[in-house]
Amino acid sequence: MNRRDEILAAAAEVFAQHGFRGSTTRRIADAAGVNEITIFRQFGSKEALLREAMQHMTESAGLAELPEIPSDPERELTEWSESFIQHLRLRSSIIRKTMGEIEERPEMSECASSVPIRASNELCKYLVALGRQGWTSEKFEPKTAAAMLMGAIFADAMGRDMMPDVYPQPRAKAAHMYTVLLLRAIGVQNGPRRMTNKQTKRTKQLSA
Amino acid sequence: MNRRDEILAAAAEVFAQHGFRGSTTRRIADAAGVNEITIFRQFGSKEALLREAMQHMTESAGLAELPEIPSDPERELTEWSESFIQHLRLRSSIIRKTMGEIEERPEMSECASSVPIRASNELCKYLVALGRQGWTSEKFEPKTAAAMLMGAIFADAMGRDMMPDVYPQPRAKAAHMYTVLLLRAIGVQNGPRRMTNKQTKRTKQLSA
DNA sequence: TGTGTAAGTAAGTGACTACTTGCATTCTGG
DNA sequence: CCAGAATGCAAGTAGTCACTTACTTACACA
Repeated sequence: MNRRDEILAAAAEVFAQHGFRGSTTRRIADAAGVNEITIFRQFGSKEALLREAMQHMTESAGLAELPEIPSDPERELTEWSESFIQHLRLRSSIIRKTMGEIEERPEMSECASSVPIRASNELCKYLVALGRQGWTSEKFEPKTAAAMLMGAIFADAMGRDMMPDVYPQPRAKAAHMYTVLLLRAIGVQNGPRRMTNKQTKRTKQLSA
Repeated sequence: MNRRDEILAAAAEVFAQHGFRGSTTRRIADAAGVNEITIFRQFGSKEALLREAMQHMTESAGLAELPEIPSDPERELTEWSESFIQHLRLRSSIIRKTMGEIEERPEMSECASSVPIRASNELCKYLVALGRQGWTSEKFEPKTAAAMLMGAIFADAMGRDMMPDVYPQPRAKAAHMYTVLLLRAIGVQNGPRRMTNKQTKRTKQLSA
């Protein structure tokens, strides 16, 4: 169904620019190069179309993975952060619109929240592994640390266009800078540092 | 002008719930207990009304201040963070709506960005002072650190309602937890610790 | 008492919106 | 070559939206 996917893509694009109320069937049809009627025949209603477009988007969202066992925290976490911030930046318009619709269309927002929830779990698991493997010298709550890194990345991706002076330069290194700060906060030293595999919980590794 | 302020307040409330397109003059008039016509006579157009309501809001936003010279970083920063997160939480609906309108109504969004810009400058200045006074043991970029703390707070305020499991518990201590993490990231030790007033740049204060 | 001002009532205008109906056209698979 | 499905076109429906016009009411102040 080529036509169907074209309409879904056009709907997502129009929604990203104009939100739900601004996504008129006329605009979506024009953007898809399709007669307005085709939309109603294919999807029944504007709401059904946008719901399907939303699900289609979130399902096709590929997130970077973090290794089960950390071997180079700074490199691994930086790569993950960069892929995450890129993901958010590419979708910043649609995310902002979706967040604005929480009160009026909670189903759509719920569907969109699955991505950050998965990302948070992935990151949390990695941070716990870091602690268990003795990489960290500070006691920390994984959920708080994860929320902090993801929050910084999220705010950067959402707000940099509007307030460029507030965020660190250059934008391409922002994710790395947040990552380094977080690693310091939980007491992980720079660079890959192979340790004894013995799981010494919270080994005090007072620098080298 | 009592009537005028009532209408402005009602407009802000309706906008927070329904966004620009959803804020019909009918709805605003009903919310204000006023005839629809009065709105047009007072403000000329729906757009002018909402613009004025927006400015009215941002002007009346009082932000907590940070001391010029830090004396108890954890306490001072925690208080600031808590006041900031409370400010954002009280306005989360209207902020989400405003963010969703950036593409279509950039003037309104620009006006809203003044608050976080001021907050960021304030925080940055404090972090620089921390470094200059020798509270920190790590080299760090103030802007990055500020963006990280504010980002975490912002994301918490915007997203906790939708994804409560992602953010640290209890919500009342979240701001404090982010603050502690940030202080660790820049190498500030716990508790108030009076130092020589001599401005030793980046004094290595390897614990007590 | 008279006058100006802010507010209300009633009715309507033109544009847009989601969605429908009826019919013609094109394309596809057997 | 032909049935059936997908698509397009023209027209229309009922509703909403921002905004206007014309007129009335209430009240402050001099």
